[in-house]
Amino acid sequence: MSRRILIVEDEAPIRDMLCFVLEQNGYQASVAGDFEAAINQLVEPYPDLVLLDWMLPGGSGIQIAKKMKQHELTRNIPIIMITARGEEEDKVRGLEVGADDYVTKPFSPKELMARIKAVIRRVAPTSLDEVIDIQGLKLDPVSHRVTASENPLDMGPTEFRLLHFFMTHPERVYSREQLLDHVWGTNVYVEDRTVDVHIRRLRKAISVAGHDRLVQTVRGSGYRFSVK
Amino acid sequence: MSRRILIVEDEAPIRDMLCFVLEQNGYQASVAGDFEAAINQLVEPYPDLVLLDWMLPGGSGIQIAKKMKQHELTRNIPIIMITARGEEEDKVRGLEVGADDYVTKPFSPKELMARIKAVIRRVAPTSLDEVIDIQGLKLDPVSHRVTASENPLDMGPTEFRLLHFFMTHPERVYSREQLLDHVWGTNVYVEDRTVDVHIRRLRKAISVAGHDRLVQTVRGSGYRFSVK
DNA sequence: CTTTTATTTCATAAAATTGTCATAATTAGC
DNA sequence: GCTAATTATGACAATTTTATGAAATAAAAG
Repeated sequence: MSRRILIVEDEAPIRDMLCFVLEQNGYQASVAGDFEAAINQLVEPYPDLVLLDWMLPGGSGIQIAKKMKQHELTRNIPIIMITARGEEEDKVRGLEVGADDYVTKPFSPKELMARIKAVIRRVAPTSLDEVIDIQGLKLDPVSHRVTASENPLDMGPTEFRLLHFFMTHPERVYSREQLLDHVWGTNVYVEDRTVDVHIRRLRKAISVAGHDRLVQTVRGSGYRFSVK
Repeated sequence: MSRRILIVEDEAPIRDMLCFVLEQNGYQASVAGDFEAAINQLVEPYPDLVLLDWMLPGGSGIQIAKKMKQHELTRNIPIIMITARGEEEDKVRGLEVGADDYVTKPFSPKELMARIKAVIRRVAPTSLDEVIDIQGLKLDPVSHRVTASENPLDMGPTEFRLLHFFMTHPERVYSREQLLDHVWGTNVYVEDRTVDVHIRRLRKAISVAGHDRLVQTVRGSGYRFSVK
């Protein structure tokens, strides 16, 4: 499973070039030529990063960034701005609005890839198919397997996704609704309390080596995955 | 969670413009076109700031400001007045009545945002989800956890909210009623003395590292969170 | 179509939190 | 030191929230 990158760029040739470069480097690329299209692409499955041309007609580049920051589910998607040479002012504004980095046209594919990798590494220190190991609890996204000190743990698909989400977002409370959004996906009509049941099964599954203490109840707020 | 801003402005186009600009900048905007509507919006959840057109028909702009200053719960909500060019007199009166700043029509979105940010920063120096650390007592809104020198402290939801309120409003006495309003929410029918019990529970929870001395009794007035 | 597996819902048990009260302790004024 | 006012504290019953097991549905695999 590779990372998805959304390219927002009005000039078709540049867009195609970016698309090509990204795919060469093992990313999945989606494209949008204007504000409208960009917003439509900002839904499930959410891109892992947005490459955003600042100079969209009508100045809508910055609007997209702002819109993303407003919504809970897109707020944390990293943004790399593409700016024209010398538009120093834009860079400043961009970083203010919440862009994570920028590249200046013209740029080399090499530079672009380096920046993308850097941002992704910073935002999601856990690579998509790297084993996540938290206190001996190992989750391997590639083999889709969870182990605790070498013995495999058995759990259902939902519990796996839930654990995966938790392990990639530790030390943070999530309400039942947020968990439904992130693990089940938006616009699913599922009872809040269903989360409890899956938490229960997840705990049971990882309890053999005592890891169930990592899944913590935060009364009145939700659940948290934490080593403390 | 973003900050809420109430816009009080009778001219619809300006109102919409303000609304747009604020939302672009990541704020939640509510609107009111007249005195009546403004008062109705001044309830829970309270806005974090009010953007108030001084020139409402019937001079009701100033009335709204006065009314806000009369009521305990709205008294501390910052107000930015919108005045017409050259109405120097208004500015003076506005600041007298308790406005925190003003912008003069016509103004640029940039200027407006700068003033809003400045006022909010002054009034609420603590960002919404930043760890608050007072003398080694740390409260992390994100993970929803309180720690004293690395060890997590255990407390109920109400104690957590109470502590959070205290830590964001230190060095200031609050009566039991005020605490009920701010921590429990208005229109809850709860005995005054109940606050004592929760203060007690909070103190107990944070007493392990001696932090209970931060929660101080002000005899005859209420309680205060203070490092002195 | 049947069997198996996974998911959701529901009912109930268990646990934690909450507000109130009664009583003890403290404080301030005399 | 004495009294009155105010605050602290412990206990408890009611309520709310979470945990859990089991049954009903839905989905996937044979």
